[in-house]
Amino acid sequence: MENNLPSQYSPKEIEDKWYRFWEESGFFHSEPSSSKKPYTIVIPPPNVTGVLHVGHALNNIIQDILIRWKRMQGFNVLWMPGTDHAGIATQNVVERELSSKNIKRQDIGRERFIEEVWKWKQQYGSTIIQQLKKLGSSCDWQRERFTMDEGLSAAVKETFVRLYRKGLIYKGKYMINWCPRCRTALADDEVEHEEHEGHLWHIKYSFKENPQQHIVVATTRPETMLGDVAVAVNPKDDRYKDFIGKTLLLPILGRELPVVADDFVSPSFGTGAVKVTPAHDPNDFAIGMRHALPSIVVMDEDGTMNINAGDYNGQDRFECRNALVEDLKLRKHIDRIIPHKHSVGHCYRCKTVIEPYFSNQWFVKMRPLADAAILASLNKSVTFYPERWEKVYLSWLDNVRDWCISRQIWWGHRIPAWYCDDCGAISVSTEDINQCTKCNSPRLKQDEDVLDTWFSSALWPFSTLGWPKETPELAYYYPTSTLVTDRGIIYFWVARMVMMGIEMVKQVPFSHVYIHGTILDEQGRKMSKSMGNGIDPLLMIDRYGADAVRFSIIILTTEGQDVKLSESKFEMGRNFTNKLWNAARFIFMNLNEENPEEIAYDITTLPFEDKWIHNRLNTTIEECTASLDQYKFNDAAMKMYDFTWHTFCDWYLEMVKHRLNNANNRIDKKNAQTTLAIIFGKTLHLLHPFIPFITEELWNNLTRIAQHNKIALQIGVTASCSLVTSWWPIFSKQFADDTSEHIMPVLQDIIRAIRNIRCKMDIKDKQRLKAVISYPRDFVYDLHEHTNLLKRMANLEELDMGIELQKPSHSASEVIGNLQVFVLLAGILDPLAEKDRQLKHLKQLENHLTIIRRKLNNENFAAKAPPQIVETERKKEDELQVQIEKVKHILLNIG
RNA sequence: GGGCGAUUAGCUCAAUCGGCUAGAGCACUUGCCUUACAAGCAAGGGGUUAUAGGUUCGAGUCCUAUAUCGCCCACCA
Repeated sequence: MENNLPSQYSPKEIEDKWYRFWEESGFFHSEPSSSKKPYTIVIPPPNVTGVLHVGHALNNIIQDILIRWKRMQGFNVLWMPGTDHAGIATQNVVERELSSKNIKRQDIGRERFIEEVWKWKQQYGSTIIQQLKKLGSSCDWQRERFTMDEGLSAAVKETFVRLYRKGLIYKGKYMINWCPRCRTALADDEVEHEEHEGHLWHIKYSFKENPQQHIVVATTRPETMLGDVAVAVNPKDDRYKDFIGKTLLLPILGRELPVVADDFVSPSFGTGAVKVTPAHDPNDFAIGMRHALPSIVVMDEDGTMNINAGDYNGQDRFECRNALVEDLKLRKHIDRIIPHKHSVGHCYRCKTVIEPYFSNQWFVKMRPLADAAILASLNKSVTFYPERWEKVYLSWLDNVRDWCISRQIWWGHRIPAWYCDDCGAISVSTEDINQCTKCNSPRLKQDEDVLDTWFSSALWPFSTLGWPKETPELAYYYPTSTLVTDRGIIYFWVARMVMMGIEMVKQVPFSHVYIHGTILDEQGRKMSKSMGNGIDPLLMIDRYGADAVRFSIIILTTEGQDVKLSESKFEMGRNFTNKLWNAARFIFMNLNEENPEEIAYDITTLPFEDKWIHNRLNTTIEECTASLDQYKFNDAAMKMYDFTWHTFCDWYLEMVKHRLNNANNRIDKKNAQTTLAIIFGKTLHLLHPFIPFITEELWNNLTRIAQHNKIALQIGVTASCSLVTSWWPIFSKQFADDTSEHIMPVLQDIIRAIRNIRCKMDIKDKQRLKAVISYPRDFVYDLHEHTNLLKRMANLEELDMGIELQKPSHSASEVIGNLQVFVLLAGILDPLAEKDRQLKHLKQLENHLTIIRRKLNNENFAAKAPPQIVETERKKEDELQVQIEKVKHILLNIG
């Protein structure tokens, strides 16, 4: 049988080969079935414009681990994939592309523009899907959906109409957030507030009757003064009491402004006098309403000043600000300018400064929906991991305001509402209509606006399963199991899915929400395109392999904590996959037989080290499964790493080498081979959800080689051709072995001690030594049967052991618990080095004893601590005393 | 202004219900290309758990305050 694996693992061909095989075999595809339990995850749909970044990578690695693990556990697993049409983002991309050809979207009109967007989607929309495949994501690609496809569009219309009829969607004129660049309204949470070093301009407004006298108002946005209709002061403010009802003149424009009294104004901020611009500020709008003031719009939708701005007509809002301030200075209207830090809202898509804008928009009435979502969390229908995010979710829902859902862009779900030219009624319908539902007039116009992208995202867990149709998929997979996402979209997405799921399907969309951390750069900063501090996961996959990328990221990610990432971190995963690869090379090489024979394998009669490794793996399986159950992915990964590398490779492989080379004992050799194959096979199963490619490759090699050499790989289970559809290892009592669990660590300590002496005495590894082990009369285990193992692992030519043996002359010694190990070093013993070692050990022991005695000498300790703890401390004290005596005795002999 | 998280070895992070001498990976020291692996092997060194108090028999872990960093929320011009 061939074993021509190279000594370094190269992932490239292997990854592509297996991914193709998995997909072609239909392993990722799921159909509703009555016999198996479902486990379902809906992917957070990436934007069609998206390119895979490390954040996506982390998000999808976690989902894939859960999905692969549950699939192996026997669930009928569905990972529902798809992409989001990302209204503004996608429209921006296509607009930019057109503008490079000197075309504006207005030039070609709505219909043709949307055609262009679809064309763009055909061409580039699957980029991120291809990249997710590179990572190994085992989504059911046959079910891939898109938020703008027919079925999902139907779900959007159905939802809109139902909410409208229930009075939960309404249209009205309100102050909203306006992005002058995107020329659309935005929801409150689509505005990013940023601390900004601005100014507080103090401007003098003179009285009409007495131009010598003035009131100073303070503003951060002087350009809006062109729309001023009043000046407000607090009615209790003595400074201004007498001026209430008087008239001021707006500088430059000369407009007459009444001085009004309003409780909103805080006397302690600024000058205590506020200019009132109802058309351009939400607070001023409220003041305007209270005092029946007019509203003067001075700015257009694109942020340029309009005709009401007088000479500034046509200027950009910031250009106007500068010019206006200069003019005010010239006319001596500026009282003073002070630096002022304040937060400024920016568009979350294009970073343009947001304008408060008064306009007619569609809203979702949130209170009733939010209350249901709050209840779902309080009664644990939806549980957050880590649980602290529940508070974040709840506090948003507690304070939620109505959601502005209309967007003045073209790419998206057009609002299914029609206006009648004759009777003015609004008709709302899931189907396109050509008659007014009230007066039957055919003179109808559909609303020009589209819905917020998050409106369709909110329906994702059920719209992808066929809702509003009552499909078998919806019945079987809904509600889904776990949602895996980033804390950044708890409001945007998670809360809204819960609300819509409850309202539309009458069931929460998922029972668990796992919120993972954010990946940061080496210095703890967010990764961003503009900073150029991002790490490209595809480049990392290219350099280190997808498995290494997956494993490295997962082992760094503790539950919900942010991760500082740098390229060097991937070496860890690469080294691990390489280690696994080389362990496989060794195993495969040693399973080969020219004339393989079948020999029965019985765990109860196996050698000590075989029982030990079975037991260790058994425990590891139990612990890893428990960690995964609690979403502690890094914990599971670390345990697997430790078992694979430091238990299996470092110790077990070294222990069995001689058996594999011993042709004289056929049965023992076969047992060693079989144990190797079984343990390695199970380890590959355990690791598969984390590192799917290399494990699949090695498993396939292993099954082939094992079959050829007549080695039974499973005990009581049938082998599978692929790990994807194979079984998840389970803890089994038949592998438990207390004896080896206790003795092996003792043997390892002895071996380490001898190696340590070797090292400290500068003795070559190759030189074989003589050693003696002395143990007390009451020592419970018989070490004699491990003589050969000890001799091989410590490279000894002779090993004697017995009860209370004397220290041989010219020997180095080591106290290990209640045993003593002596290494005979006639002629090579360095007494100074030996004394050094013993003194160091003595100091350690004494320090430890001090700590123990401090506890035991405390009366309250014995009185109040649990008896077992007191007991163990007592035992430790005794043991330490004995050990210290022994070390002291040794030191005395050295002199 | 409010809320949340973090602060542990030189670096990046663990540590279950408060209980074993606080553990890994990287880096470091010493010796090894030993027939799976130098992306490796063997043996080591390295800690006042941010600071100050408190609760407790016992605190990295619980409480209070302080400091520093980060994130989120908030209409005071």
